Amino acid sequence: MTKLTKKEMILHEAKKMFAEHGYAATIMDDLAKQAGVNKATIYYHFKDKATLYETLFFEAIKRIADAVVSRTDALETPEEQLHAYVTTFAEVLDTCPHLASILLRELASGGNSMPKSVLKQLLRTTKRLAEILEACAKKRGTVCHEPMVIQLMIISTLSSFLTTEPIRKRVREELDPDAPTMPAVTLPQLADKMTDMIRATFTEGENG
Amino acid sequence: MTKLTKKEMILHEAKKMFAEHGYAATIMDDLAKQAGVNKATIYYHFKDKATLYETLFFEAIKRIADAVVSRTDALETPEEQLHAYVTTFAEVLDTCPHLASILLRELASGGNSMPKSVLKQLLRTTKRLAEILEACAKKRGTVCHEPMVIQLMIISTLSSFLTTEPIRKRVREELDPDAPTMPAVTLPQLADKMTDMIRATFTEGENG
Amino acid sequence: MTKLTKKEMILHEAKKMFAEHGYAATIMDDLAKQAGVNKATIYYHFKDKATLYETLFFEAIKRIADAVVSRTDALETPEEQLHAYVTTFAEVLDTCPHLASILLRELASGGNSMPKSVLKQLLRTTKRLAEILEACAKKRGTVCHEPMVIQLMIISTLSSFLTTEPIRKRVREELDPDAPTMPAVTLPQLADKMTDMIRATFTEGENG
Amino acid sequence: MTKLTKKEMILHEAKKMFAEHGYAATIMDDLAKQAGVNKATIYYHFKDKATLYETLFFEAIKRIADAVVSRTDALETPEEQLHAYVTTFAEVLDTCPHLASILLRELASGGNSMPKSVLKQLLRTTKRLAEILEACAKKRGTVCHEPMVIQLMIISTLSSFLTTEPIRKRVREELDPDAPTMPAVTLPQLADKMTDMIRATFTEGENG
DNA sequence: TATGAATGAGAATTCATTCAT
DNA sequence: GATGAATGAATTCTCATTCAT
Repeated sequence: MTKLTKKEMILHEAKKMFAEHGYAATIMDDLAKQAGVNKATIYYHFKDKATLYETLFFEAIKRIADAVVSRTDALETPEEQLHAYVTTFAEVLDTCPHLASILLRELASGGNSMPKSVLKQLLRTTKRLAEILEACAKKRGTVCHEPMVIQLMIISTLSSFLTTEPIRKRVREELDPDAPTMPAVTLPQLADKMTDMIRATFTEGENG
Repeated sequence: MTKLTKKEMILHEAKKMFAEHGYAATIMDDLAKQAGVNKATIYYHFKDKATLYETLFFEAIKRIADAVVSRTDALETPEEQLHAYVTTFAEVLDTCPHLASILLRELASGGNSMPKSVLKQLLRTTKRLAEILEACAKKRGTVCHEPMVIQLMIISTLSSFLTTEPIRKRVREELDPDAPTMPAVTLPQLADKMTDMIRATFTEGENG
Repeated sequence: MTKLTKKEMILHEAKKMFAEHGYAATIMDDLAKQAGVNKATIYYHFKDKATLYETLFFEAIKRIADAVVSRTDALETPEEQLHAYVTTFAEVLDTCPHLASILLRELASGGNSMPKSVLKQLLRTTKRLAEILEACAKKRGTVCHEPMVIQLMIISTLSSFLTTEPIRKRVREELDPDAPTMPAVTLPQLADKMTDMIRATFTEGENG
Repeated sequence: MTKLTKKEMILHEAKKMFAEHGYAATIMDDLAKQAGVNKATIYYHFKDKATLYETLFFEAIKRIADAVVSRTDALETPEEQLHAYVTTFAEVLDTCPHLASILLRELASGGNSMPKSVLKQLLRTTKRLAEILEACAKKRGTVCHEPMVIQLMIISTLSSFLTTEPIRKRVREELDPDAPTMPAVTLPQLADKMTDMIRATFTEGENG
């Protein structure tokens, strides 16, 4: 890889640290050290901690929103679109490993601290999903109540899957230490499974 | 309600604040103010911030674990047990509104900061769920890979449902301001839906 | 003297430092050191640097305003009142040695940074002086244009007299090193002189 | 006006900022922004902040000293000289609007921070005034104690008159909002008045 | 049981200044 | 002559915690 500029180094390390410790527990001093720059350099490039966080968060969420919208746009049937939606979400999250943590933390605080700009991007995906689900539902003569809840399930499940991978591994082994370790589910498998589950929602159960 | 003791006031407000802001962003000074006590009083009752957090967290998670284990124990078929598992989880989370936030944050940091005592309680529920799912699977001649992923889905979905209820409401109205507001899904409905989805996993799709 | 509390020590040293270096050049760290307290102790007692400054400034200016108003109130003729006005101003300034510096600095910045509360107190004295001067003028059939300018002269002259006493002494000796050092004018003498000068304004020259 | 060079722009804005905020509170970053140059450009033209300040200050004070000395030299009677002294001071101050503020601030700190070079120039005017006053006094058979105090009065009054003109205007209107606004005293009128006052000192009152 | 006062160790941010280009 | 990037040394303010009462 080509050498990163100091600004890029800061962004890179900041992602990791915000993801690992959360906003409040990320310390600018440590960030500077990690990024190999002087503390003041961070402030030369970014107004303040909050701005740095927002910049990062926005950039990542926009990447997801762009990918999700463009990929689903290219497909015909709502079922395919749904699959693409979940899969794309999963793939991009997998690429931005910090984003999953950040999203979960934002969910934890009810999105209160989510910058407007970020929320806007997130709503782009929500709308897209709502359209897809509505199309799915119409096809089968049912309706989709609250696509936001479906989205919540997708985001929170995929995200927590990613953030907890290390412990799951450890616990998997500890839970059943003598038996051969269970084969781990992979992210794409999970995405497929979730797609199926959501689809099933429209046919099987109308008790919800 | 009867008047709370100072210690109870502290616990009560601490729950709210840890949930709303997370551990690092919860400030003892603010907590004292909210609880209407002197800062030193907190330290009279609790060793330190970490202990206070752990006390709270443990208490809540134990309540869940106890409820989940005892309620599922009382039922016969694994399908009923699964339903009870999800429903009980939902109910207790609904009663401890702060717990959902805290769990999501722990998921975000991969559970690294989770106290041992808390992890132990959580694993009680994981084991219970693993047993239930295995029974379900055996009945249909399939297997259940990684019950932890299922648990993750349950916890993260129910939790984020609870933490985001206020914004979902707002967005629901903003997304479709002219149409009559969609009927909101309730927590019990969501629990039922999720039970169905998980059950469906064992019959429908064997691509996971 | 009885031992001062830490809060009093902070106030005491802050007065000196703000006077000597001005607001911006007064460093909280140094203040803490001077006052013999921990830095955080300052913030325990005062919200921030600005508040500390304002507290101090207000307290001092109120003392002047109270003294000036009450002392002049007790006198009959406007000439006596004028004398009391100048003299009282001088006396209180002499007692609050830091106030002179602070006032001059505020004059320097055109009073822009003067807190509202302080300005209010200062205007009490302005009004008092305006009344006195008007009475003086009426008696002689003249008018007093801009009592504020007179007040400016009083404040700035008395203040700079106090703040420059040390250098004046040095320069006096250096200017005329062989002759016996000139007898220094004292503050009361200056106050008397200024009273005379202002009185003379109303009789002698109507070219202003 | 012809376009200013970057160096001139820096000097121009620096005057304004040092006057408005004082030395310590004038920030090089802001100065660069105001002057429309890069921060490093300031350091290309001036050694450092202190040097920039001194350059400015010296230039202005020298202008005053030169003007005062040469104008008073051209006159015969000490009374005329005194008038010229005050008037010239007033005129030059009026031309260098920032100088008044800076002088007041130096008075505030007792001249401690005044650069040697500046002090020298200032003393040239002090000596001149001392000579004039001595001549005045001799003529009437009296003596003049401490010409420095007279100079202090002149400098501080004229300076604060200039720096506070904007607020005085505002307050004048607020103090007596219904009556027709008092006619404002002008700087030349004030200079005349002060000359009279000082002259009166030698004849009228020997209580000083 | 409870608290006002105090503090050590940080943590965010600022600022004059320098340097490579 | 001029500047974008970078920094060391502050500087303001915060926060968990303790202590005397």
